[in-house]
Amino acid sequence: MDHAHQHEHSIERELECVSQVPIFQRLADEQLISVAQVTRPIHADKGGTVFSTGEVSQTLYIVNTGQVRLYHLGDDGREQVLRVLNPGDFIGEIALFTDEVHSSYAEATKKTELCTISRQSLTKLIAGMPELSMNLLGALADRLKSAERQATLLAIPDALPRLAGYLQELSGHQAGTFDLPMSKQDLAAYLGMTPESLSRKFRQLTTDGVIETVGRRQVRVTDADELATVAPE
Amino acid sequence: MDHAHQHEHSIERELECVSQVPIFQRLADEQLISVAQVTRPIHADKGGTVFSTGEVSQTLYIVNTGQVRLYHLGDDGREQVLRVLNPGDFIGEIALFTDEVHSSYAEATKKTELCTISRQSLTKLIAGMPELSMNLLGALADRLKSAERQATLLAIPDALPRLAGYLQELSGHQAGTFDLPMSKQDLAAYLGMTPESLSRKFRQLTTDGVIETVGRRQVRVTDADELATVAPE
DNA sequence: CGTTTCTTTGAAGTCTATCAAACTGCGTGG
DNA sequence: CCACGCAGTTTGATAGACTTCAAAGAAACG
Repeated sequence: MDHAHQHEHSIERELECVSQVPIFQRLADEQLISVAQVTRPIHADKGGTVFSTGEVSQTLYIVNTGQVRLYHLGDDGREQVLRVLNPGDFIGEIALFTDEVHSSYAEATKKTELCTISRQSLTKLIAGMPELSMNLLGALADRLKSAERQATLLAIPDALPRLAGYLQELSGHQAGTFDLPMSKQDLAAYLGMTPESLSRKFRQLTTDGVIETVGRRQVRVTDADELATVAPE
Repeated sequence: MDHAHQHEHSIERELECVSQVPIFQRLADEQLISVAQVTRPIHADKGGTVFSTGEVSQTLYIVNTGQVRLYHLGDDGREQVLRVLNPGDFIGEIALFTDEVHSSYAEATKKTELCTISRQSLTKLIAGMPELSMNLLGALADRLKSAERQATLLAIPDALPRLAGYLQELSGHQAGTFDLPMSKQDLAAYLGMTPESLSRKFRQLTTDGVIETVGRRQVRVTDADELATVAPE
């Protein structure tokens, strides 16, 4: 096999990955190449494992295409979904600063392409690219914001406003149709309730004329004002 | 008034603040001075407001001494505590990237000193100090971790393991005495339950010989193993 | 087109919230 | 320094909400 050609091909693929990811946006072409050079692509088929609990990692994973589901496994075997990673999302940022022992499983829900960057490489990159660190800081701040929002939602004892608040956020506070980012049973775990309760709350909102469920994963908000009334704050 | 002296004094005070804050650790002295020069100290008495909901901010607040309580106000008037800031903690990092509209209140629980830095100043500092951006990234990653941990806890339907998980984390997974970072009624809101439920769960853990409550704000873990059994995972 | 997984529905039991009131630790003022 | 007063905490009883268990129905997959 032609080694040079192999190398070329590799860089191409990595550039494609790197260039599509938000945290590498607004970088000059030559900077993008620097990033691509330390990037290693990973592939996972549907149902495939990206990493498991207990693994020690010094790697940042960035989803290029596909989708990755992050979840905990409780002692009772129930899966608690932490987050769903879509293209552009990343995980492993803690590995940049400490030897992270993953406390969750990462599983591809469909054919998925990821880029990985080692801690060492990324540290070097940051030292020479202030824009990159600003991008990373911005992405982390966004995630922090949504994690705190989720915590605020989950602190609400009643299930209905908890769901309403979640839907309100997903819908962008206005009427319209959108897709749920995960299955309803995963969503139930995410919102801290059982699938049965979630189903009943969906029904209640539908009966009250606030929303309509279009298929299995689509929701249409028909009365955004009423949704805001049910939702907290 | 002697202007030069005034300036000197000002820098001294700011240096003291800056030098005690983790995110500015490991910086060279001259870098610390650069930071101090763009820092503006703020004081708040007990019960004083640092900022309120709806305020637009481009400022990073860092707690130097004292304590700040961050909370939402629900429509029913109930306060939902988001976080308690102790010396070294900071808030407003989202303001670094977007015009943050504060969605919470920040109130000093005691005499408190803070340092503030504007977005513009901090952006400039980051550009010239890779170490600073690494520190900031590390601090954000830590906060993200704890926010996700809180979300995981809150997703548990049963109150007892929710409290147990919280205590376990506070105690550092080992027996010993420690202080609660907030009042029990605030803690109840933080953990998504009523003060009455919290009190009953505390009693249950005490009766079971897992913990002892020492005063109003101290807890002693006597049986860390048993606590781990009650806590999730 | 069958099979599997996800979702919905129903009934019963448990847990938590709610309401009301007593208690206690803590700060304050005398 | 001690007594007082208030907010925070605890306790009890009840009602309501959610979970649990069981099973049927619907959608996605090969």
